[in-house]
Amino acid sequence: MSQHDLKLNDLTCGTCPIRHRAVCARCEADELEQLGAIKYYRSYQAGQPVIWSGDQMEFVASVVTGIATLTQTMEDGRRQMVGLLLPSDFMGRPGRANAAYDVTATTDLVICCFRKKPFEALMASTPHIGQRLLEMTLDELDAAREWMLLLGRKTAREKIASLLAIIARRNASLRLTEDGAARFDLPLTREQMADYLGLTLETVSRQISALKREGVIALEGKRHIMVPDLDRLLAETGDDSDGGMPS
Amino acid sequence: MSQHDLKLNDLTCGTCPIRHRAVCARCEADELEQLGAIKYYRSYQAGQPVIWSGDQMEFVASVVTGIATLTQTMEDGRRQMVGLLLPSDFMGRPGRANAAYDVTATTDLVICCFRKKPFEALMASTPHIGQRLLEMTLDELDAAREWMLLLGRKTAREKIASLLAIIARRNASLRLTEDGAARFDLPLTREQMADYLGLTLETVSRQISALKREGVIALEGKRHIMVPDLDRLLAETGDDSDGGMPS
DNA sequence: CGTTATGTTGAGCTCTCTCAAGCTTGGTGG
DNA sequence: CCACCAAGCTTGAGAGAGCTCAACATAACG
Repeated sequence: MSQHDLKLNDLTCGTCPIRHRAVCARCEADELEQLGAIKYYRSYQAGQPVIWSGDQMEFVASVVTGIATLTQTMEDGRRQMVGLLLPSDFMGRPGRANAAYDVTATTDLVICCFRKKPFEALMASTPHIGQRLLEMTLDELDAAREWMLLLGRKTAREKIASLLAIIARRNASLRLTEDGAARFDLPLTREQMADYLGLTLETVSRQISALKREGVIALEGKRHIMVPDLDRLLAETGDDSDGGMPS
Repeated sequence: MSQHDLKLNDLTCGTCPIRHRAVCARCEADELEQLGAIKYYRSYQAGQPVIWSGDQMEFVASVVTGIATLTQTMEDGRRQMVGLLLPSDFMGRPGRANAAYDVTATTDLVICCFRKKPFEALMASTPHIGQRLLEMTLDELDAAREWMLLLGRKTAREKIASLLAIIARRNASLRLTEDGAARFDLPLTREQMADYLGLTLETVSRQISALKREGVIALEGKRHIMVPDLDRLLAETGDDSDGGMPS
C-alpha cells in the first residue's frame, strides 16, 4: 500500500502518459498549473467499483492507466455496458451532481481527479479545456452511435468480431507481426463482453469458439487472442470493407 | 414555392421558436448578430433527404421546426437510426468535413444553417457557443446511452412502450386531459420505428396491436395515439418506476 | 378506379436465450 | 503436497422471441 502510494506520488503532468490526449491536451503551462492545483490521483484494483449510479460525485476525472466500464442496470438485473473508458478518456459530467452510471475498474486503474467545483470554474475561464472536452464528447457520441448500430442490427458473430476488431485497433499492446497477424489480451471477461454486446455470456463463449474453430482467431489461454489475418476478422464484422475515405 | 420562401424569409432570431434552447441560447445580442451574418434557412418536405453519409457538409445547422432522423446503413441494407433530431437539436460537427450519417426529414422541416468555416471561427472567439454546444452534446450522449440499454436489453414490447413514452414526454403537441390521458401523433412510420428500435416493421406492428388489444393504448387512425393511463404505459417500459430523483 | 405506400396478420423457421452440467485454473487451508 | 473451492469458461438440449416470407387490408392520390 505504501509502495502503491509512492507510485501515485511519482505522477506529474510532466511525465503523464495521457498529457497530450486527455482533457488537458490543449492547455498551456499556466493553465496546466491551475489544473494541477485541483487535481489528485486515485487508484483502484481490478474489479473494484469506482462509483455507483446516483452517487454524488465530487470530482470529474481522466483515466491515466487501466480500463473502466460504464454500465446501466435495470431493476430486474439486466445490464448493458454503455461506455468503455481507456487511458485519456474522461469520466463525469461538469454541471451534474450525481453519477448517471455505474463505473467499475476492470483492470487496475489510475485516474486523475479534478475537484468538480473548481474544475467547472476553470472551464469557464480557460476555453482550452472546454474546447477539448467538446471534441472528446463528440468523439464519444460517434462511438456510441456506431455501438448502437452494433446493438440494434448486428448478429452475435458480427458483434464478437466487431468487439475484437475494436480492441485490436486501439490496444496499445497490439503487435503486428511480419505477416499481418495481431496479438492482444482481452481486458474483459466473457460476462463483461456479453454486457458490452447485448448478448448472454453463453452466446459470447459459443461465438468465440466458432471463430476459433474456423481459424479466424486463435486462443492462447482464455484471454490472449491471436488474429492470423486481420482482414479476415474485419470481414466478419459486417462493416464496410473500406474504412471510409480520408477527408 | 414563392409562398414558401416568403415564410422562410419571415424567420428572424427575434421570433425564432428555438432561440432559447438551441446552440445560440446563451448568446448576447452582439453574438447573435455575428451568427445572424452567417446563417440562412432551408426547408425540406417530409421524406426528403437532407444529406447523405459521406457527403461534404458546408454547414452545420439547428432544427427550427419539424423532425429529422440520423441513420446508419450497412452494406446489405440493414439500417439503424442513431439519432432523432427535434426542434433546437443541432446537426453536423464542427471540424468535420463530411457527414457521418444519413439525415432525412421525416416531417416538413426547417433548419437554420450556419456556414461551417465562419461558424468554427465564431466558436473560437465566442465561448458561449461552444459552451452551449458542449452541454447539448453531453445531453445527446446521455440519450444515446439510454438508447443503448434499450437496444441491447429490452424486449420488443418494452422497446415500443419506451418509444411511445419518449414521444409522449417530449412532444409539444401532447395534451394531458383531465384524467391523466395523453394524446399525440406518431412522427414516424412503422418502418422508421423499427429502424429506431432495432426491430422489423412486422414486430413493431404486432406489438402495437398487442398494446392496443390490452388497452394500454388506443389508436385513432394509424398515427394518432391515445394513452388512457400514462403510468400503465411507463410500467411497460422496463425502466425504474421513479424517474430518478432531482439533483 | 387503378396504383402505390403504408400497415396488419398468419405460419413457419432460426437465432439467441435459458437451464443445466461439467471443465480449467488458481488460490487456500488442512 | 494434496484436496477443496470459487471464479471463469465451455458445451449441450430444449424453448421461445423475433425474423422471414407471404397474403391481404387500408388510405391517399393521380
